[in-house]
Amino acid sequence: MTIKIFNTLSRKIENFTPINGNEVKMYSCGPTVYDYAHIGNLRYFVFVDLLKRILKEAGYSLYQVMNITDIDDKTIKRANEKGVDFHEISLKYEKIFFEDLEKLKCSRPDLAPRATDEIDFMSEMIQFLIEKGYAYESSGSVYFSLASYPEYGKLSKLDLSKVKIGARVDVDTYEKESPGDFALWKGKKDNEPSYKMPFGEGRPGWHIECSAISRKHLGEQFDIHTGGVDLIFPHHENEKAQSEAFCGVKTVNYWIHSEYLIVEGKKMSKSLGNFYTLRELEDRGFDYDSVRYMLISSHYRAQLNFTITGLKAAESTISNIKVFVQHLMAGGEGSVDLVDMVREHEKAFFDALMDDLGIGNALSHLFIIINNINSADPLKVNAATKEAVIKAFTRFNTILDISQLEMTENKIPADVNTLAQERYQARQDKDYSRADELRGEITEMGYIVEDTPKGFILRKMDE
RNA sequence: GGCGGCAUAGCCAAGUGGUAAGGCGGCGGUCUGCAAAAUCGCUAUUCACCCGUUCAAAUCGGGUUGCCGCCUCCA
Repeated sequence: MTIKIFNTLSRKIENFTPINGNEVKMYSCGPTVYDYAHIGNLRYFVFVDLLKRILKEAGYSLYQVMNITDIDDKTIKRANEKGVDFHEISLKYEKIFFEDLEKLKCSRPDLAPRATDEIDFMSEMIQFLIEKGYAYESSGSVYFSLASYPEYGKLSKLDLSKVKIGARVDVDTYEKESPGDFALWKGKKDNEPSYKMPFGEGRPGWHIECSAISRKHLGEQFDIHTGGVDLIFPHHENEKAQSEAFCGVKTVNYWIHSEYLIVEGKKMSKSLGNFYTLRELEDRGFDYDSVRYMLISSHYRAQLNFTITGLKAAESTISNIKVFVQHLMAGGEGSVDLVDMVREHEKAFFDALMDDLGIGNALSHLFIIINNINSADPLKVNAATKEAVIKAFTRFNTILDISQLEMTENKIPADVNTLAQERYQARQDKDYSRADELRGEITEMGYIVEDTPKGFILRKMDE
């Protein structure tokens, strides 16, 4: 299947074609591990997970590398505040980061190198860039010279001659040749970790980390580079400049960025108090599936307005899906045939995903299948239809990966089933007080019994 | 000041030329001994506003308004 995807470089939706046949090499900007990931970070990682799953569904083999930024202003600042080595901070939050990913069913990258483990290669790149005149040393730091690289600005569509330097951030210009030049290497400062290199003692700049790690582990040219939209400028623009100056070729074919997540209509910030982490949502009683569903179900290029109301809606939605699944698994012994309908929407689901990850459109086909089966009554569809739905939903779940979509047989403990049988008999005998008593016992055991004209259906209550 | 994006029901949201998907919520009904659950149906003559192109516009062009993002280390 051909995937269509929006490329930030062209600002157009393009047909995706890997460099090397069936193999896709992808680099994803990873976390700075200095604190708990917030829901906006997590939105990005869920998007990356969705993209990976769709690539695999389309038949590609995938190799993904994601950097772990363990040395930068934030990890150092946090370490100094706590009076500990910065590794102590970064290792702690790296571990928590991967736990969060796992909770949200985001598959791990194939390789996740830490910046501090790749400093030798960064050094090689920096030395080369200095030798070739792309970079210069000044006051102990090394800067990339924008003047040496005319392609600069193509990714972010910024015309530096028209940009107001320092419109939002103060820029130190005294030691740079030009205000737009950015640091490859930051000269040693007190209270900061440093490494001795031929061009001086210090620590790496942020952008060189991604250039070095992607070059080393994916080669000079690879297929996909992902990040949040906020990274387009300056991070990816800078990274692109360094990498292409070093490699002498176009290094990335598809730049793919996910939009911001906002909270209750406003940009998330600690001062507004609308800063959610996964564990805070957990404390409020939401489960991971609800969070995953909410984050995955809106288009990656649209701003996602995260609200508690919305999260509750997501919870209801997937809970309803689960009820349907349980009904279907109890049915399928009738004669109504809807196999063609199911197959048609199964195909449409994946067609939508291949079109620039059209998840909203795709999901509508899942619900259309549910509505059509429900209209016919899950108890009345034939075995072939039931099988078709199981097959379709199982495939859907290779993308969505929520427990509510798992097509497992209703596993009802024998004692619960016996109670339900007794209750059924009691109802036949019109001994309703006994029936209610038995229903109470079944509820106690965590099951819901539903009466139908033909008997009863048992299903497990949500935990 | 420069660059870019968005505006579809109570809320979320798909749709980019052929007559408004889907989800949540709400309302009404069905089933039921009752409660609950479940289920069925209904829920935008209309896509921010104005002008234009077209047989045909939410979709294309021009303009207006409003909101948002980026402009040098924030996913």
